[in-house]
Amino acid sequence: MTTRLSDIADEAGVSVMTVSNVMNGKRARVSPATIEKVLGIAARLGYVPNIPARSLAANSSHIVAALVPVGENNSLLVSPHTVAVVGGMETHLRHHGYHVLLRGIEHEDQVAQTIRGWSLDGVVLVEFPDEQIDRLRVDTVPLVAIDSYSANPRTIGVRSDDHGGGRLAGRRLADAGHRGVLFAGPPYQGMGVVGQRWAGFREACLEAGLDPGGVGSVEVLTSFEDGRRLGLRLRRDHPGVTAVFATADHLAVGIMAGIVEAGGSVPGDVSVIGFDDLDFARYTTPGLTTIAQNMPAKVAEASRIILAEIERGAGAGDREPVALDVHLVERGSVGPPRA
Amino acid sequence: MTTRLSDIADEAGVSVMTVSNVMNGKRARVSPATIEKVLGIAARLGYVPNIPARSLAANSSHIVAALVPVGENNSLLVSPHTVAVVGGMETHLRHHGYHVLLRGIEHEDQVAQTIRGWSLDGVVLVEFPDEQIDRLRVDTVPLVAIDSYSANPRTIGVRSDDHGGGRLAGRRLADAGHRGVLFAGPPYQGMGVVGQRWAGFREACLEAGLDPGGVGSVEVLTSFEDGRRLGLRLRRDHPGVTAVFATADHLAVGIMAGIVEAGGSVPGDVSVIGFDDLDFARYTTPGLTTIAQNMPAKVAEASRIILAEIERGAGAGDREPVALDVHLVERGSVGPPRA
DNA sequence: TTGAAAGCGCTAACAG
DNA sequence: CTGTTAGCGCTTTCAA
Repeated sequence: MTTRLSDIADEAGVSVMTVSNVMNGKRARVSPATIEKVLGIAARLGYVPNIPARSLAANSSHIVAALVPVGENNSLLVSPHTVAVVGGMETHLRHHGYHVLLRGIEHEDQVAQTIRGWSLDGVVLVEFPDEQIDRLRVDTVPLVAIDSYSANPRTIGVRSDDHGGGRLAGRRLADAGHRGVLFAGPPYQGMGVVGQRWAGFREACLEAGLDPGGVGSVEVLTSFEDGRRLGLRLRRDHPGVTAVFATADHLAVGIMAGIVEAGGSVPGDVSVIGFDDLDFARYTTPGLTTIAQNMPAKVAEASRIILAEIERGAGAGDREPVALDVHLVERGSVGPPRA
Repeated sequence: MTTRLSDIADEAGVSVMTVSNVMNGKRARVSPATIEKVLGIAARLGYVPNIPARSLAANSSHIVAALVPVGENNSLLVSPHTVAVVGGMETHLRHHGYHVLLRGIEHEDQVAQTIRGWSLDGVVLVEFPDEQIDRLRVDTVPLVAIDSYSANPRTIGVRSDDHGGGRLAGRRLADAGHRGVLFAGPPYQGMGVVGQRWAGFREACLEAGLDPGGVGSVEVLTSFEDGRRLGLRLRRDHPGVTAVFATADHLAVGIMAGIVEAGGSVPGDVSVIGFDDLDFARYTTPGLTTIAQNMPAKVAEASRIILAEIERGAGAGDREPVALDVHLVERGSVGPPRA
């Protein structure tokens, strides 16, 4: 039924190993004539390598798993971010002969279990909180952690320049003349993505001469609905605020909607600036001014690192975390404060 | 290093087979005492089954692949749809002990190759054009095709009630009093998703008494930018049109933007209705009135079918295609035509 | 209820 | 340049 290496070997009159070597590109070890013959037969017979057999024998699977934490019965790939990362990496990895296993992680231990059980060659951690990454103890395969600031030496962080992005946003609002600004982001611990953005934002505002009391922050979950609720009560709860920096476009757009719903206008009464530059940032009225992440670069970088680490074995290397540049995209949701 | 079945067998003083049977839930064949002992040792040793070995021996992998066609160097998971399907199925399948391999397909042949090479247990086809599904010849594993109307008996289609959705849209516009309406969707062949929506839309419009000449259609790619361009030239190219039905929210939102940019208003000058009910449909001003798909149901149904087919072997079964209900979500982009 | 033998298809390591 | 020998860890089949 299925063509095996031995079928090709029989027909070519060579050993299975020779065929194996040819199929795996170890052609330095085989004569050109043999290579050509083997390749011809393989093509004619429609040979397709058996991945499990290869994985078992070589103790390496050519699989890179994209691991995403799941709580409750949540579905995966909820954030457009995660989607871009997973989809983009599949493309890169496929071009290099690797495959992507998509897996939701319910409990930390499953990370190590999955690596062993599948003989994984590499792992990409997406949306993992830093505290969880800190606890990971895996030293057999390269681990790339997207958007992580964990100090775990076993992992390599790939993220945007969140601190710089925060600065860009702070500077923009300060330059526009705002003196009462608000940072809106999810609850966080330590100096992760959110902490970095807040630190950069605050720093730039203060540098620009804002009064520390004029730079506030509020905790909101990253969703349109939670943003909307904040927008609705903004004038009441934060009377001095004339501009808001949200850590995510979803949130920013919700805040805009809430402000308008409460009878205010953007940017007339309140300016809003987001982070990410997702598709829909241009769908709103006015368009959302936001800090754009370079997702293609992020994905390319993550793929490059994973592949490089796999090649050189999960050992030493430039295990330097990577930070991708961000930039400001002007669309219309930021203006001067009302006089 | 790694715990194997034989390690457990040695320690328990039983054979490897007994341990294997215990671990696979074939417990009818083993005495309760043995089961308990084996389970205890397995837990203590931190046993993790080796997936490649199991796949090789059993010629079945417990893997379901999500296959997505890719053109050029496009990235996967571009549409929010695909994302919902893949992410949702991973959750369902994981709860039943199956895994998801995400794979971009560059050439049709890779479908069959992937199935053989991985000993896949099932396949989900996402975003595949019907013509390509028609040509697929695979009879070893269950194939679920999302949004497919292919007649290929080897595949099981799971989709929304596209014809009914088209009807809903047509009825809504006709009821509002529109007499010159336009269907905007991507180029298509046969009666696939787009064809169904168009047929339903046209049917409902004519039933409501519209003149056949008043029900036009135009080909536009499914993107914000192409929609915007259509919106910009709408008044010039389609002077009699007072309402547009777009086959996708992305497109609909772009059309709205183009209309406004050209100096018109929605729904004052032109009404717009979309399809999908994606998140951002509520972010626009006015919100987008659209036909909502029941994505959770679609995903659940697809998963259920795949699992059922795997259980019963890729043979007979209720290979009936499934169509999920849709409904109209009113938001504000549809109103009466200008008098 | 349990076990022994055989092999899934492939590759590592070494020998020639 | 090519082949031989041994398995990888698990399940299938059949026997006890």
